[in-house]
Amino acid sequence: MRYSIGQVAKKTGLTAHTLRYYEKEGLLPFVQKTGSGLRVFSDTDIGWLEMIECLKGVGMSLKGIKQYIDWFREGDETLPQRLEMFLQQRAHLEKQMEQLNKHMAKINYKIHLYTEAVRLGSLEKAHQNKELQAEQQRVYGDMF
Amino acid sequence: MRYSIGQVAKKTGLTAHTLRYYEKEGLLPFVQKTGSGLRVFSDTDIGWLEMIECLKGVGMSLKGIKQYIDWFREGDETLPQRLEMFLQQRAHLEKQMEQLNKHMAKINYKIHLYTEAVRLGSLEKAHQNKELQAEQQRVYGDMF
DNA sequence: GTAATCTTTAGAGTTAACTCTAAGTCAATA
DNA sequence: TATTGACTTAGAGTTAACTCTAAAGATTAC
Repeated sequence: MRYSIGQVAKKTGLTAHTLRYYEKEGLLPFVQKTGSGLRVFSDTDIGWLEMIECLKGVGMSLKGIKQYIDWFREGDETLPQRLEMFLQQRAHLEKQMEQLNKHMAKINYKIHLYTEAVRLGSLEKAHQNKELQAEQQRVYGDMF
Repeated sequence: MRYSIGQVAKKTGLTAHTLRYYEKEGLLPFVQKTGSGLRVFSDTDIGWLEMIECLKGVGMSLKGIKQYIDWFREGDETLPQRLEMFLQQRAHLEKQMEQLNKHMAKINYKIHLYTEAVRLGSLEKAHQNKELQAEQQRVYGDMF
């Protein structure tokens, strides 16, 4: 299948502006153009956009993503670099997920605390609840 | 305990510049000053910084964090808003973690693929591995 | 065929979150 | 007392990642 920039924008949720910007930054080197200059996206290009979304989602910068795409274009001699990059991203992602789990515990504590506070009409009083105090101890050491 | 801005910077990993910036943006309304204008951070302030780090970590903007701090300062009449905010953050965080799990599956596939590609000296050949093809089917529908 | 819509370009503007500078003040040490 | 290093301020500068503009050309629907 072939897609115009507008169709790709709808499909991916990115704007046409953003897609042109990505191309300008070297992230979409495989997109074709018609004789009159219009971009024509293939399913392969959509696949690249999904990969870009994944790498952005795990915290890579556009510059880092471009590096990967450049390595890809250089062919099999850059296989080790690409493997190394993915290994690093996995390590980074693992730390990120660990952090998010800790954050989730804090947020859950807050939800319990504020649910009780709303019920009692007072944050002060909710803080006196023994179970909440115990949860706070497990999760943090703070008081906000 | 009392801390200078430099000590807090070391403790938190933020720079003194960033701490002043947070204060200017209204994120640290409880920090005291000496007669001569030096900031004096308390353990309570460190606690607020930890909360700020958590909220930033789950994707809140400084503006959103300031809103929470402002509500906190307004007292018990804003308890429902604060509860609502934390409920929204939890929902957001859940989606985020789900996304990260999907990203992790893709990254793991890439690691398997590139490990094999490095062994064989060819990405093309690695793609012919049936197990990798099956993993790819499970994880995506793409080829990058 | 014409009106409406889509796409093109180069380049300027925006936003969030820092990050730094300059000129001066303060505190601790030799 | 002099030096060293941390701290103060207002405000300018930076960076990443968009986001938009304007004017013109291309495509689609009727």
